Amino acid sequence: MARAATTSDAFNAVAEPRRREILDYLAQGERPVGDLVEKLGMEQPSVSKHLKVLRQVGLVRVRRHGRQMLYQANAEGIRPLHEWTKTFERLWTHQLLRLKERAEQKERQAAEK
Amino acid sequence: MARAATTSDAFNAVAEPRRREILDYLAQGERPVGDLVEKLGMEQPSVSKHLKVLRQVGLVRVRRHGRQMLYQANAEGIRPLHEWTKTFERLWTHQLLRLKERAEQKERQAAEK
DNA sequence: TTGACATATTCCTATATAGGAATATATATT
DNA sequence: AATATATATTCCTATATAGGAATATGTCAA
Repeated sequence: MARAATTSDAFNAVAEPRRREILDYLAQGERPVGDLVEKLGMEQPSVSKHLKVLRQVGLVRVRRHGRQMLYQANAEGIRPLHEWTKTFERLWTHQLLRLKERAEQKERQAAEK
Repeated sequence: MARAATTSDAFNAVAEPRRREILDYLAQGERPVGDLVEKLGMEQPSVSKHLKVLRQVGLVRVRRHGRQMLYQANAEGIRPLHEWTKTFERLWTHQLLRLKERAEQKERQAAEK
């Protein structure tokens, strides 16, 4: 079996750095494709293709305005990712605490000498 | 160009559902490979391969214990993901608020009739 | 209608899997 | 030393890109 399609879910879609850049930019608000092309310095077909993937997984919404297509980020789509990563929050705070404790212990031992 | 390697960063590594399952299980604490194989119902070579990817991006740590290899999640590696998704938090709360407002407005209009 | 502008789609190719099967490596036990 | 146990690696293949180049589609303006 090959890797899952980039369109299979938000996790796969967002694995591509360019698509994260696009979402970052669209976090500012609704923008036409041309803006993305200019500000992000990508080729226009490339932007359109990435936007298509993002649309298929529900990470952006579109509407037509004259001959422009206005895209906006649909933050709701990122939420599952946020929720998943959140479940590890307690782990990293705990693991950092332990690291700090070990460092302090070493310091104390050095002082005793 | 093809898709970026699964080992290029945490985003790519975590795009694979099986690897998320492995991390979820390892969130409970240090576990040998055999436990993962049994509890997650995956083939042993498959688990080993996924663990290798997770190791290469720093999402798990290993140590040998007799003939077992004990793996543990390194939550710190998930943090960048959490931080990135967090930047959209204000967006989805805001977008949900607007949705709610529109729903209430419609309700009011219906009541006026 | 014709042309200009904005965006989308198609075609092409090098590359990277994920999983199954088979096998290799490392360590413990007897 | 021989065997069992635990895990890792190799080989194979179908599949899915991402980007570049070229082209198609849709819409406005004169």
